[in-house]
Amino acid sequence: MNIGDVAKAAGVPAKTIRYYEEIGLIRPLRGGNGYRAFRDTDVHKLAFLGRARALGFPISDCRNLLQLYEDDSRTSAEVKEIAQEHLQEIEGKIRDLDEMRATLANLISCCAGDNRPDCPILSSLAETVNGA
Amino acid sequence: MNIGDVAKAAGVPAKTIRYYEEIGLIRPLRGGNGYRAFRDTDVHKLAFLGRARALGFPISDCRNLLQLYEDDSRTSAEVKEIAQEHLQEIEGKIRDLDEMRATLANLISCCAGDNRPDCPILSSLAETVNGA
DNA sequence: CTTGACCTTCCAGTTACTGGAATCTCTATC
DNA sequence: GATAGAGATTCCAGTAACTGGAAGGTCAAG
Repeated sequence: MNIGDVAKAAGVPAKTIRYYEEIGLIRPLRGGNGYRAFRDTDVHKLAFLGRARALGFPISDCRNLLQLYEDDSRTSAEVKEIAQEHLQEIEGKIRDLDEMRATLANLISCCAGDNRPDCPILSSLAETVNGA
Repeated sequence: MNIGDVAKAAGVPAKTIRYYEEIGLIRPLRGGNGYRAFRDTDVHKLAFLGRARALGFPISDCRNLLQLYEDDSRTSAEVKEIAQEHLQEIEGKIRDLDEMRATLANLISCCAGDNRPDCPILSSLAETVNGA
């Protein structure tokens, strides 16, 4: 299978597949013409990676997950730990974003959005530390 | 004022201040010794930038906000529009993360996390497209 | 034998910094 | 005046995970 077909099959762009090879996530064979020759296992791996990335796992986690996936002597505890840490990362990001969202929404609701220059959004950003 | 003091005053790391100068967000003066000489307006701008960044505004938005801030003939509508677009960005990110969080939390809750290799997290990632 | 689709590699750009090396300047102290 | 330490300078490289594009090789069809 050539890279274009694999890209379709696994749902991962060809560019990204080349990149994944470059960083050692996959090792497709090569044909005599220099083209990458993907086996089914490569395609599976790429689909696996695509799903892991879609869940937001960083590449380093993907690498570990892939390794565990291929290791018969893994324990589900190892996998779960990676997932839990990632979940915490995500929850942290959500918290941060949620705080931004709240502040921002508040500022926006206070802003007339008209022709005048007075703007609570800018005032808030410019906020002199009060004592000064 | 030297960069170290400004960093403390504005709450922005010296490295970042240099970077902001490099990309033209600020233009501090220079003393005869080659040191940057920051005026109060520079410090204000940096604090402004720090707050805008803390709200997640990308640098491009910060540049525009700063420009509007310094423009007496601005309208609050212009500011509000930038903020609203950014708010939508944030809300989109929250949605994405929330979906990841839900999926991930679900998988985690299904995983025993014990010594056995069977793991619904890996199974889900490896999910063969069923017809195959 | 040419055309067009597909493949290859390599380089650069993205975002917003951050770390570190090599070097200069300032201030205080002996 | 010499020296030490803090703080300043520039410049280069690295981060995460691709993505775009150029220059060129390969393959199948007509």
